[in-house]
Parts: sequence; structure tokens; C-alpha cells
Amino acid sequence: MPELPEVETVRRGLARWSLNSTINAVQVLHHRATNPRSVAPLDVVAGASIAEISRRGKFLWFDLDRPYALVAHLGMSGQFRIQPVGAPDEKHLRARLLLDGHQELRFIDQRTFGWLAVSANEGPVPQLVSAIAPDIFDPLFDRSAVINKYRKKETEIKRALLDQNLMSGVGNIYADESLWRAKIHPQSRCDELSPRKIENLLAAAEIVMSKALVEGGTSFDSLYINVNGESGYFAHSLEAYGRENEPCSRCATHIRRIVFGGRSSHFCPKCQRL
DNA sequence: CGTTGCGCCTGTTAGC
DNA sequence: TGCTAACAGGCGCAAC
Repeated sequence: MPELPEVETVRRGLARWSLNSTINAVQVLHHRATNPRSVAPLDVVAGASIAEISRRGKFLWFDLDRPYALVAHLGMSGQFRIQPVGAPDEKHLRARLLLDGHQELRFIDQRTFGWLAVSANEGPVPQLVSAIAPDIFDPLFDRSAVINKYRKKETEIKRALLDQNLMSGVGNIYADESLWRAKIHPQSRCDELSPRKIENLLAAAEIVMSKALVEGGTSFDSLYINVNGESGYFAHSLEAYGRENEPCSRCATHIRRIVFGGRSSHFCPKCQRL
């Protein structure tokens, strides 16, 4: 499940292998690979060269030598792979970009929640990304303003953490990890948390995602890999997510899993009290 | 307007 | 053993 550290790992791989390349052709192999909000069919980027590869939260995009960008979201299972021309097609290959130098940039996506799109790129971020809040590593991230936004929310803190309009990049894994680290129960009401607690939570999110980035992200299976096909190693470092009935590393109480808001939350019932 | 729930997908696993 | 149901869950939109 690609969240900020995984998407950033992919972005760095893409930058290393495709920066300054020209996109010679685009081939779309599945109708869901194109986001319906794309302003044009994907093959309009043919002939463009890749000037920069950028990211906000879980969205990434190719800045082109044109007034529009090629935006990508990996969804649940999206992958980019750099492959030599002629390599056998992957089972869930959804689109391929032919680059100069006999390389292909392939978009592979089992569950088809991921997509590509062409979007106007004349502001700070492409139009398609403009509604997404800056992530915690963005120079535009305003920590005190974001703390105030969380404090005004009339919902549980876990839900708010997943809201990409407040702060982007955090998904279910890093939400649970951040809450564990900050010792906050996922069902705590936002408007009952002190500014200090929320500040601690943001600091925890920043630390957890920084550590994950160093490890190349979290891989449970082959659904998340980087552009070289390599897995990340942060799964070994998870303290709460996916550890139901295993002992908390701080107090040995068994981690509990509950479901609310349609998703699983993992937490230590002793360290993270309501 | 803010919050909540649903639908979109497919491969794996748990349970009967 | 073989089938069905549950599960994974980011995002956009509809509904309340």
C-alpha cells in the first residue's frame, strides 16, 4: 500500500532512471489506467521530455517541457518499472511509455485503483493535485495552521489523519504507526486533543515516515516494489500495523485491532488510552 | 458546509 | 477438497 515513503522511493527511482528522457510513445492497455479527469488522452505527452519528477503526498507527476504534466497515483497496487524494450509483459501491465535509449517505463497495477492523467501544470502543482494539502516534508507545510485545522475537526483523529485535505501522504499504515508512537488512541476526538498532543502526533508522523524512507518503504508482498523491482524493509520496524495479538514493544500488552470508518486500526490498549 | 458511507477492483486467505 | 466470504484500502462522490 504505497503511502508517502513508498511513493517518494518510487519518485527517486524514476528521477534516477528517466530524468531528461524523451517520451517517444505511450501505449494504454487498460481503460482504467487513464483517470477520467485527464484533460486529454495519455498519448498527447508523446514527444515531450521529462524535466522533473515531483510529489505531493501520495501523488506524483512528471513535469514536462510543456504547460501540462503527466500525473500518477499508485492507488493500492500501482507500480512503475523501468524495463528494456522487449522484456515480457507483466501480468497486470496497464500502460507503457517508450523512452529514448531503448527503455520502457511501465505502469503495472493489479487492483486498478491507480491511474495516470494529463493535467494543466501552470501553478505550484498540477491542477489535479491542487486540492491535496501539502505533506509534512513540503516547504509549504504550515505546522501551526495544520494543528489548528486538526483541532477543529469533529471526528476521530484516525479519520482526520487519513484526510488528504488536512495533511497529505499518511495512509492506514503510517497513521497507526504515528498514533502508536505519539501514544494516542485512534478514536480520540480531534477537538478534545490538546495542541501539544497534536504537535507530538505530527512529530511522530515525520519521524516514522523518515525512518521508513531510509528503509525504502514498507513491503508486505510483491504489491509494493520500487522501479528496480526491489522491496522495502520497513515492515520489520512496524510497531502496531499488522501486529494484532503481538506484544507492544513498550509494555508487552497485546496489540488490538478494531474496525471503524471502514478500515482496520491497530493500537496498544494500554499505551493508547481513550 | 462538514461528516460519513459506498463503490470501484482482484488476489489471497480464512472458514465451512 | 472445494467453494464462498472476508479482507486489503485510497480516493471521489453521493447522501445525510
